[in-house]
Amino acid sequence: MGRWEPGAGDRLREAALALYLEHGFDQTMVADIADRAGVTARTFFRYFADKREVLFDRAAEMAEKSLAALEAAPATMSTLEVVAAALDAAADLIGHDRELARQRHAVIMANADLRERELIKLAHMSAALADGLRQRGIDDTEASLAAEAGSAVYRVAFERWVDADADLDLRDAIRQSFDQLRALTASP
Amino acid sequence: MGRWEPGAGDRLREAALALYLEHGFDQTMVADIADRAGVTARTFFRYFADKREVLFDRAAEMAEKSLAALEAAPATMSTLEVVAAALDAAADLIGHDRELARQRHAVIMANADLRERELIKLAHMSAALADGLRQRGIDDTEASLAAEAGSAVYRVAFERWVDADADLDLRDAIRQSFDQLRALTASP
DNA sequence: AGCCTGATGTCATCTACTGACATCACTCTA
DNA sequence: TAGAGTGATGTCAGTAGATGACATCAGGCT
Repeated sequence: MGRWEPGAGDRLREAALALYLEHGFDQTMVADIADRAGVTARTFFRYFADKREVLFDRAAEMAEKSLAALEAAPATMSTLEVVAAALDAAADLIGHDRELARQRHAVIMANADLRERELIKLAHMSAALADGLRQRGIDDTEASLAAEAGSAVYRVAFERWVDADADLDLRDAIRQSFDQLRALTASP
Repeated sequence: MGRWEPGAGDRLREAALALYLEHGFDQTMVADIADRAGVTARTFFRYFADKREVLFDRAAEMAEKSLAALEAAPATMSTLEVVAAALDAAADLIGHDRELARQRHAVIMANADLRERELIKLAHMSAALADGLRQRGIDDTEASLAAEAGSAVYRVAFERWVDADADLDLRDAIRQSFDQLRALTASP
């Protein structure tokens, strides 16, 4: 056994979510989170770049997984199908625990600064997917548009999924939103 | 003549952009901006909610104008045409001064916090447009998707416009991106 | 002349965040 | 096995963004 309990990062993540849920993001101080996790505020900032990032550092993993899925997609797929495959991979990561997703989403939606951070994470993923598409030889603007459209589809689908009363599969929600986008853009 | 020079807000906006350009956002302190504008830092925060907002408070105007255009669009237009009309109105506001747009864009792209703020402003506009579409009786998810797709089109078109070597009309760039999105979603 | 108002300044304070340095259980090596 | 090295953490001091409370004062109103 080490000098300190291991897993400080996880403890900080859990403590932060709980406190943000209970008292709100603004009312929670970094020192509170650190106390609850049994470390000091200085340690918090060694694990997370800022007070918001504690809710988002797992997003990098999601971006990697979906990029990997994009790169693994067969060359015969259309651009949009490739993007859909990438989003499916992302959905697999979070689609299993809707309660956690709901809590996290509630916290984020309740605070403008957190919404900002969420948006830039999605934008980052979108940019990564666009790069991946370009690697496949897809035209520059088309790659950006496809990735951005995919990001929009994901946002809308996620919102619908997390707010849904009944059970709904995130992948299904994404697929439905894709179809709806196709229908939308089909009529001039 | 009053006790103070009028137009403190405009002076602060100009001073901030100039200093952010010259030294970068992080290296610029609010006190510097205030000094240059001939006021104190406290006054800065009376005009702008935070250090970033000084670059973005005009965005509300853009959202209003484009929403107005959306509401004024004839009922015969398709959903996507309505969104395109709204974006045209937004483009009219900033499409005339590409040099200013370029400077502002350079400053924003150089800093992650500013990119975040930009994204939430666009998200706000997108949400407003989606609401406007719902008022027209358009289905909930379809409204969100159309607005998000429009936002994506705008982002991509703006980027292309602001980086373009030759003269390019922002409205044209938007229209081209819309066409490209249609082509993209036409193939399954 | 005296009062009111609104924009600004001044001051105190909080809190996020950072750099520099100290500490100490654990590990590796001579 | 003693001693050096390592890495995660604590401690402390400091910067800067942001906010509340109160003071100031030119210009307008009565």
